[in-house]
Amino acid sequence: MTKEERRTAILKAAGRVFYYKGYEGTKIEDIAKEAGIGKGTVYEYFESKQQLFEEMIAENRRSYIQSFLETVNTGRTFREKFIALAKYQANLIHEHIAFFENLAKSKIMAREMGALILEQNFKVAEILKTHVREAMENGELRSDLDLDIVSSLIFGTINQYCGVKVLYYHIHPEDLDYGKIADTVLQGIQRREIRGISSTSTRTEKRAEKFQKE
Amino acid sequence: MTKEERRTAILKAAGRVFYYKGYEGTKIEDIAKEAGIGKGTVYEYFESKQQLFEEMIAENRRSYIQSFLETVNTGRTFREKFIALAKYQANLIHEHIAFFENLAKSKIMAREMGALILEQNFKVAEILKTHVREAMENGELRSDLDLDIVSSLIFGTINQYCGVKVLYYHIHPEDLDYGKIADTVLQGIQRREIRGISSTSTRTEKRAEKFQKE
Amino acid sequence: MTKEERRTAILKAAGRVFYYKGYEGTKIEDIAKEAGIGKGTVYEYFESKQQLFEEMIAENRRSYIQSFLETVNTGRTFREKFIALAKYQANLIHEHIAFFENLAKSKIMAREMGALILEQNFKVAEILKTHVREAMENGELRSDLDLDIVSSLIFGTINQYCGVKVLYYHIHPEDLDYGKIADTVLQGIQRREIRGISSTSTRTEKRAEKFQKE
Amino acid sequence: MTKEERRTAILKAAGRVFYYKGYEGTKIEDIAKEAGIGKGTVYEYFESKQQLFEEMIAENRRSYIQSFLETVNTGRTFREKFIALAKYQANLIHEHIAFFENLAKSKIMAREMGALILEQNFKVAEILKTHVREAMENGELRSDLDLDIVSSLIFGTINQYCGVKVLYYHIHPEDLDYGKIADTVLQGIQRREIRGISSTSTRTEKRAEKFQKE
DNA sequence: TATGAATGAGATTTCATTCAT
DNA sequence: TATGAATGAAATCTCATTCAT
Repeated sequence: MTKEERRTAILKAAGRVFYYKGYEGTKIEDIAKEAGIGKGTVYEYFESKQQLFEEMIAENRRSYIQSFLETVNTGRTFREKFIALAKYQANLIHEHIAFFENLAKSKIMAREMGALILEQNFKVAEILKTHVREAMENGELRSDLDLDIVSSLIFGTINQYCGVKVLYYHIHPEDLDYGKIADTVLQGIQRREIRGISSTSTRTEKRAEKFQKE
Repeated sequence: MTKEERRTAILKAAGRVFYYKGYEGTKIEDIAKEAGIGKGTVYEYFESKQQLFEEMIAENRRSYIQSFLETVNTGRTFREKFIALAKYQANLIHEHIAFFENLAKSKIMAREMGALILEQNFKVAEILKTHVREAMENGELRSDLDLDIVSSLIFGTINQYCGVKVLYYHIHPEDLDYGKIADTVLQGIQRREIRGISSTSTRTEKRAEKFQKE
Repeated sequence: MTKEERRTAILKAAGRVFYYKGYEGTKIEDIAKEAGIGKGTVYEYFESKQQLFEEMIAENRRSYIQSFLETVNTGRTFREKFIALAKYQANLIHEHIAFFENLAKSKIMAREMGALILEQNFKVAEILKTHVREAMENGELRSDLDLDIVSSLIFGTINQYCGVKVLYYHIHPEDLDYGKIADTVLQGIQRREIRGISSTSTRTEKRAEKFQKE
Repeated sequence: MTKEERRTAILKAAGRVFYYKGYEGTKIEDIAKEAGIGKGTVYEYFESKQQLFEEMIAENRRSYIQSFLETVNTGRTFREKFIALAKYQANLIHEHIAFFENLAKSKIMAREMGALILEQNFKVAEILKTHVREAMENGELRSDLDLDIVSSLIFGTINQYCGVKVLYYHIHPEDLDYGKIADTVLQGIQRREIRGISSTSTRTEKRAEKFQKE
């Protein structure tokens, strides 16, 4: 095992342990054991617990963003991108279900990883925006909408829905109907016939109302 | 100050400190100082750090769920409920911005509060579902949609959007256009004219494609 | 309840608690509860935990020595005194059996009371000596023996025997055959016929040997 | 120093400190200092103060019982065994005089060691009984006596006498007349000529009385 | 006088870091 | 280079004592 390989091995072990126990709840010895090495050896590769944690976070972030980019690029149409993204998120949650369950059930264990996730949400939202803009420009999405609202609608729905389904109802990612989620998001949830009744602000809505009266 | 008042004061101080420093990062002495009392006094009211933490979490949860219920009940139509909820969430995030910023910026300090938030998301989603069902029944919302998808769409969008805007762009909750968010969610984001182009599965979509080719 | 009565009540409560929990294992609050009063009240009657402990020890000692004196004086002959003493010790152990059992089984609880007992042994031995001397002088006991050995023989045998029987075999003090103990101690344990064989030092023994040979 | 040696060193240091200060009066730091190591090191070898204490007690007990067995086996005749045992006990007390003095003088410090000693008394009495039985069978001791009374007579006398002499009068173990103690125990303390006067129960005694009247 | 809430010194225990091997 | 025994600073928790009521 080269120096670089060992370093990576420690980083991965650290990821796994910090993940479940949080920063303060993790002992250097836990990480060493997880990596199958001696406690002192960790200090040959990282200056301190904090430095190890930070590098682990950075590494994790890089790799998540990378995966996200690859995932979203596999789709040709926007709907395909949406579905690819939803599948990816659902699988991600599923893979880390034990961690999320702890997190969701508010167990005592600390979770800097929660912070990591929050931050990734925002980074990812930025990436998503470029794809949304593109879809608006090429006519796949309504171009009169707010870019940020649309991005939030997409990413927020995916996270909330996949989170509830995979974490709470223990549904397997393969059993989710991604097409249905995509349709609901894309077409809206308001009853067609009474569309606009509750709203009084937009032109389209007013037209709709008028149309219904006729 | 009665025993009950002091207990509540400690609980609140504990909330503030755990909030910013996480479970393991918080010293009992910090909480005592925050409450303006001696270290030993904390132990007159709570058996251990862990018990104090758990009671603080429970208290916090109770009060959040309560507020949420009150908020959602202020709306008459579903659109009003949506807007009330979005405003509430935006204000909540705004009030706790310092905490969220720490969380979002992935500082080292542990955040069991992240777990609290995640869990509340799920509880709240359950409450939301009853209102969505009602709106479907009284014709405000499309009744052919999946209840869970719709609930996730609403709550996920609100959280993601308000989170990004308030935390990242530091926009004040009062400056957000809640009507616009509501409209986007309710009407969908897909361009009317080309609705379904990317999809190949539904009948309507196929019809739409056909129409465009003509 | 007068001041003096309350003081005595605290002292007795302290005796009971120190007895089972040792000095350091006892909390002032335990004593207050045992006495049915508030914690602060203890400090109205005693300056400190240590002072309370010392006064309790002193009180205890006075009353034990007093009982011992009364007991040993009830006997007319030395044999009667021996039996009275043995009965008294057996009953004493029986009354405090829970304490002795903890002590004997080497439970973790501290026992300054062990020290108290040890000291009382020595005080009592001194008292015993005056009665032994008297018995030697009036011809009840052999006058050629060492006063200290005889006293130790009496008190040591009683304590060891009653201790083993009452504490270990749970025999009730009334079921012990005190006459037999007295006889064994008074007459010796050596086989008459071979008396002295193992000894080569005293004149009497040599005479005895000679006598037996004849 | 191997791990095992260090463990033993800590155990011995713990013995010395607990010995003088009792369980609750002993600080882990005291033990660490006594062993010439750091406080934390103690916890590398023992899980808690309580576990350390228990293991020390167990070790102590094992080694005392072992010494006792070896001692009592050095004697050929019963008298020799008695004397060996008395010497051993006197020396034991002498070696630990500082501890016993604290104990005997009822200083405030706790003494779980008192419990240890009490328990050892009982264990040792059991061992002693096998030797007493043997001596009864081979004719060295009167076979009509109660085994328990005889054992108690022997061990009780030795402990009481050696305790008083070594602890209270500070007599050196070598200056004690063990032969005299043995003789007193073996031959009894009652005056030959008036043997039985105070007793009215046994046949021999009645005969003796009769003889004297003549 | 009686109380018990409040206190903080001091105990046990943990664990990041060092360093001799 | 790899190790894990040793360390001590710092955490949690206890409880004798004080003091306002």
